[in-house]
Amino acid sequence: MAVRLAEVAEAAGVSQATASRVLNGSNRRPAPEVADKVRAAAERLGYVPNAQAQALVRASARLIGLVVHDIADPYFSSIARGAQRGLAGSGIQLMLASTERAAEAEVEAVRSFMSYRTDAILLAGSRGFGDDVLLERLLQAYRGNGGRVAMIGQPLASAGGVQIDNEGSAAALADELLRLGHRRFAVLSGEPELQTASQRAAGFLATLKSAGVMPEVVSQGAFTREGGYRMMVDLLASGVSGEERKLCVFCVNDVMALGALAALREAGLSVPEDVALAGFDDIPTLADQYPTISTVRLPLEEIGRMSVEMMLGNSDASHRVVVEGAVVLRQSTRLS
Amino acid sequence: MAVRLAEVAEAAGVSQATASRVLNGSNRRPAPEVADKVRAAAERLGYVPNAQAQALVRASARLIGLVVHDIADPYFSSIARGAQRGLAGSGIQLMLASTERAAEAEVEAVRSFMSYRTDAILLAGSRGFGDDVLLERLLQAYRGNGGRVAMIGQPLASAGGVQIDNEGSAAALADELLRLGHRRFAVLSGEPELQTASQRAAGFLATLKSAGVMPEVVSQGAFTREGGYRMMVDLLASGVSGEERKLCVFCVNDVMALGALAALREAGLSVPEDVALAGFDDIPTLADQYPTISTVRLPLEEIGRMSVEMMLGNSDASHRVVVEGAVVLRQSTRLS
DNA sequence: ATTAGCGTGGAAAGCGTATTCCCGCTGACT
DNA sequence: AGTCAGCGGGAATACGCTTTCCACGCTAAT
Repeated sequence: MAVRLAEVAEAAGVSQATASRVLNGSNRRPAPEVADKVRAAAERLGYVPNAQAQALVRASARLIGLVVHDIADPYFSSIARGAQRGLAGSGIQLMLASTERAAEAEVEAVRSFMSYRTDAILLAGSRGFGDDVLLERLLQAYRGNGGRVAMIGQPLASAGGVQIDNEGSAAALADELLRLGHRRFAVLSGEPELQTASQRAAGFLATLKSAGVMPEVVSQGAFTREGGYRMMVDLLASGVSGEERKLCVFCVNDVMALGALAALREAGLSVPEDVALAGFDDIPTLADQYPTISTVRLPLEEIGRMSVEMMLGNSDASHRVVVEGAVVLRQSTRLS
Repeated sequence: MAVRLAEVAEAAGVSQATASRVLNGSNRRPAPEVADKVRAAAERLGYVPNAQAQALVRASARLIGLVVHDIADPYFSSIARGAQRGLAGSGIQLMLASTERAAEAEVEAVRSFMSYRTDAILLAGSRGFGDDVLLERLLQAYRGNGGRVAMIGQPLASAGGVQIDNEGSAAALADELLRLGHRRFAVLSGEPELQTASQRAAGFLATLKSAGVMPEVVSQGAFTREGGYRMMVDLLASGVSGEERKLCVFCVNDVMALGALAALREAGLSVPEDVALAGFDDIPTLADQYPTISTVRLPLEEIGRMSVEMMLGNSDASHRVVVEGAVVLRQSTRLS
């Protein structure tokens, strides 16, 4: 269909081998005048190499796969952006899969990436395993065949990746909120099988406990804006907020906090006057919120960039980095 | 490296041809007991087909390419999400390129997608052509080889895609704002070579003109949040807002409006009390803004979905759809 | 009873490229 | 002058798969 290397070679009056050597830069470099002829012919015919054929014969497909839950979620799109940046200029392309939080879709995506022989697979925000033996086995096979796997946010036995200190960072946030003088807390968490959500809730609660503070409410819902909204609606309906002392609500991620905020507004309550609110991630979207929202800053783009760089570099395949979040107190948790 | 079809065939005691027929579902379906043997062997060995090899021999690589300016921008990530949704279950994978608004990167991305023999290329928010003969020629060649091209947002001669009625929608917005009673306007537009920005500004201005209203300011900057911020800072510095009648600022997209809003807040001005503000796109992020922001709603996700469906379906390759935006008036443009 | 027709599995030919040999040549060193 | 390393180009193989094309055994129709 398209122009093949053989046609270029013929047009240039050289062999296919020579044309190949000129156009892809092997370690053997043909004579300058020959090279020019080949390049001219390629240009004239509009030759575009067939990456599939190259991948078949080369070791690498020059492809990297990124699995996210929802590319429209700022958390993931920031990571994706970082990944793209990390890839810039490397000649490696990104394949994207958005699982919509379905475990089967995640497995499907990984299988597909394996099928395309991607050099590496980045799993962002995956639920931990546990029951998901299938995925684990798949990745094991992938790594056995030379593929590299990076978990973003969650550690995976014997795989590299960027790990996030969810517990520690959430604990630090709780510390700061206590220091501000907050004493009444609610924690809105995500699905229990989501390690990210559980760890954040656990870290937060552990610090409260060691300070002798009992949370008023701990609820679990969806790890999404909608989930935050729902849980806040329920929280308000339960009447827990109408007390003398202000309630401080910790949502285990920012989009949930935004959902919760929407519910508060609909109920005619203001932040931070009536209720204090904190999130986690510091997604870019938060920059445009008013009141400004307290959160734990994660260098999301950096995390994406680091992940691909770890995959690209020929460092130890199971290299790991742990990222700490930075507590950022803003208006939404002001006490008075 | 990985398990090959030949090994599966051998393990199952059949020929490679038979194994292939069983595992990928050709139009010839081997006998049930043979098929079971093959499937069992494939399962046991952990066979994953090599998509590169399949692509090489098949007509299609089962790949589709999406080019966006910035995947972290909600406008593009919404489109990407829609595209993913449209692809769901089709077995076709998405390759993503984020150009960071650089024309060379766009060309590079297209060339790369051509190299991977993607079945279609979706160009979202591309600057129109004009000077960009290179890109145009590239796409021409691609289409000549059976590739399909969809422009999202901008029409391309003889290519299909989803077109957005920027001018008409912006004109409708201006109409509504005039009807509300606004008379003093500022238009913050994007780079002049970006057709999307120019068309929106033009549609808006044309309606003002036919109503006999002269805009106070028309400025051009970056088509980004930062651009909106900068232009609003300049606008405020020029002192144009301190008049008896409220100024209504139209930003040609929502992220610019958010940037402008940030600048207003920093200057201690409120929306809509001191200045009215309107954007364009209705990105999901806008749902969490307070005050709520007037805009023109574009069904972004739907646009992404439609685009891939047009590419997938074997309808006329140059089929086009024009999407109208819906004016949504919210708090940010209230007059009193 | 013979043959046309059909269904089923296998051998083999590519798909487009990188790369390994191989071969002829030149230039340098003995 | 003879030999040999080194270099530059070409023929051919391999990458993993799909898909003709074939051969073969069976049923159904004349």
